[in-house]
Amino acid sequence: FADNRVPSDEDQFVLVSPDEEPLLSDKGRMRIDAYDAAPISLGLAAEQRAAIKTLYRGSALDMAIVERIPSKTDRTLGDYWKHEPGLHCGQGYQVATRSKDDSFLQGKRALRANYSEHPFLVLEDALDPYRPQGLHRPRSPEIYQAPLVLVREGSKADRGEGRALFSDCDLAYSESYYGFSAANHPNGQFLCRYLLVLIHGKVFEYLSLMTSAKFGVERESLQLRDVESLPFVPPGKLGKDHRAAIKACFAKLIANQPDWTELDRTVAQIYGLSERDQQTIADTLSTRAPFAAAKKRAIKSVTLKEAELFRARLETELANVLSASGHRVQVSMTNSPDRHLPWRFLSIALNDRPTPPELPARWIEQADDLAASRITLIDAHEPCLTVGLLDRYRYWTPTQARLLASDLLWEHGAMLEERARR
DNA sequence: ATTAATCACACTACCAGTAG
DNA sequence: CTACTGGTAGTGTGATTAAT
Repeated sequence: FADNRVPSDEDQFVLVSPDEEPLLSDKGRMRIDAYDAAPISLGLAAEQRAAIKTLYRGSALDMAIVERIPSKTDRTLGDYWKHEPGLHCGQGYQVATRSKDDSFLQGKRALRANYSEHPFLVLEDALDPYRPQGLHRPRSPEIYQAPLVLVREGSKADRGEGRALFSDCDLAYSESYYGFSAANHPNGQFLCRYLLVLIHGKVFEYLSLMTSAKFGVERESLQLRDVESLPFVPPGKLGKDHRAAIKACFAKLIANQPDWTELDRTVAQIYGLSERDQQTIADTLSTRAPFAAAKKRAIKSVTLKEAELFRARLETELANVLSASGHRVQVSMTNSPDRHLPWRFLSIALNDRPTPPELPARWIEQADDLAASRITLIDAHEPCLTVGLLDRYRYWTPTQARLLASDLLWEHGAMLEERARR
C-alpha cells in the first residue's frame, strides 16, 4: 500500500492532451505519444496559472511568448480602465426577472445580440430606441455612455465579421457584450480607437486561446476577465508612429476594409514581438484554434510546397547551431518506402555524408504499433538521422520546424558532431 | 450522378443558481 | 453585489439518405 503525503513544488505530473486524429478515432483508438505528454511541476502550475491551458493548446514556444507579452507594460486593460478616472467597464444588462428599475436607459438606442449592420461600427440609425421594461441586472449607468467599445462575448472564426464594436452614441446593450466606456476621459476617443484595434489583433485571440478558461475549452466565448487581463500599454507610453498607425488601422476597420497584415504588425510592435514570435502566434492560431477551419487545417496532409518550406526551415535552424563548430548540414525529403504509411520522412546528414538509402521496415511496423507521431531513426555509423513525421499539417508548420530542430539538437546534437569529426 | 429531404449535431443566446 | 457556471431552447449547418 501507499501513503499519501503532501507533494513538494518539484514533484511533477504528466499532462497528456491527445490531438484529434479522425482515422484512429473512427476505429475507437487514440494516439497518445511522448510528444503529447508534458511533465509539469507543481511549482510551475501554481505560479503560472495558465500554464496547463497554454501547453494543452500550444507548445513550449508558446509558453515563452505568453510569458513575454506582458513584459512591455506593468498593467492590464482591466487595471487601466478601472483606475483611470472617467473610464468605466463591465458586462451589459441581464433581462431575466425584470425586477429592477432601468428607466435610466430611456432614450438610448438598443443594441441586440444579433446586430450585424456593420462588423466593427454601431450605426445609430439602424437601431430602435430602448424601451424600459425592468431588468434583472441593469448595471451602472456609466457603462452605457459613448464613446464605447463593445467586445462580443462570442466570436466568429473570421475576425472580418467583427470581434468588437465601436460606438459614438450611447447604447443599451445586453450581457452578450463587454462594454468599455470612455465617456468622461479627455483622451476617450483615442482610447476607444486603440482598444478596437487591439481586440482585433491576433495577439488578443492568441492570448485568449492560451489563457482563457472558457475560449477553446468549454465553449467558443470569452469571459470578462479574458478581455480585462489583456496587457495594456497606456497611450502615454506609445510612440508617435504607433499612435498614427493605430489611427490608420482604426480608419480602415470603420471603412470595413481592414488591413490585417498592417494591424497585426502594429499590435506586435506595441508588444515588442519579433518576426519569429509572430510566426509562432500565426501557426498556433491556424492549427490550434477551436474553429472548424483550423481543425481542418491541422489534420490536412501537407503539400509539396509546405514540405519544402519545412525542410528549408529545419536546415537553417540546425545550421545556425552546427555551423558554429564548422559543420555543414543537409536536410532532404526522403521517399517513403511504402506509400500507405501515414508519415513523411526527412533525412539529416552532416558534411555530405551519404544518407541511408532504405528505411528498415521493421522499425516502421513497430512505430505504427506504438502509434507515434514522430519516429527518429539513427544510422548505425554515419552522422545521419532520419525523421518521420505524421502527414498532418499541424506537424509541418514553420514553428514545428523550429521545435524539431531544437529537439534533435538536444537529443542527438552531440552524437552527430562526434561522428562528423571522425 | 445529381438533387432534394431528412436527420443529427453544433452553436448561440438566454435564464438562473452560486461563490466569494 | 459581480462574475462564473451550467442548463436549455431555438436555430443554423453539415452529413447522410432517399428520390429523381
